[in-house]
Amino acid sequence: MRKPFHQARGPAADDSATIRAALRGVPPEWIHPPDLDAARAAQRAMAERVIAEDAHGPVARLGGADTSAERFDPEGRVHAALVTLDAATLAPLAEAGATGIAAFPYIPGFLGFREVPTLLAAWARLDPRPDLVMVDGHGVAHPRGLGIASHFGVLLDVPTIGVAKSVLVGAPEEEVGPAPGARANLVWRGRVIGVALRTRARARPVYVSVGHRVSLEGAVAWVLRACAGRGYRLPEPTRLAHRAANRVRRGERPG
DNA sequence: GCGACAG
DNA sequence: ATCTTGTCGC
Repeated sequence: MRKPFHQARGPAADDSATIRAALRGVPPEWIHPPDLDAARAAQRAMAERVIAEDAHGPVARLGGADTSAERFDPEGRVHAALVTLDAATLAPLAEAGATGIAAFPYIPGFLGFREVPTLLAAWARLDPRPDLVMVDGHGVAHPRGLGIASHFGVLLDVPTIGVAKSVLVGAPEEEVGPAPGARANLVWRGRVIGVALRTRARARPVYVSVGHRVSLEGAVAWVLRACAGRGYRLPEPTRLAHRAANRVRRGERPG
């Protein structure tokens, strides 16, 4: 019996060492702010570090990140999953999961502080790691320019793209055409903060935005590539991460 | 003050 | 996010 693909495992102690190393120089309050005011300040500081250009190397592997949670969980657990795919074939190469206790409830605009800590734990266990990660949620299409995709990307200084299923702030400046690939700018306060993108006919558009170290055009191109030849609304990395996170929650995967 | 509000 | 199977339609 062999595993369909590699899955890293190891003691929790190794994970925290790996995470600490990856987060060298990152202020603790960027991950665990004491209150919402500190969280807002952290977001503004991190937003200044976002690089909205294609400042990344060759992308041989694509990643997906998502979390899952129980409806009524007294423990407040968050189950995270990271997946790595071959960028050319979209075939899965690796996956890793982690379970943590949410320090925050879900508050629109502060999703990162709820989910990022557990995503970091999963990242520590992922091997091989991707060159570019699609995160379930917004990037800079956020009130302070730091949605979860940018949050995760800036902390690790890893290229990320935000792929959200609904709008947080702003609105498409026009209706999105019916054909896959059709798009409309997502505008907020007179600024283009993302793109509403039709990835599948007869399905609502997804909202793509810069996460970190990628341009908006690059982000849109990657999302379209990751949807090519599938018949799904969500790009393959996001889809697989979503399924993996559910398996973690159901105890079918380490977490 | 009134709505809107990623997952 | 999650509760939930099959079913109708393109």
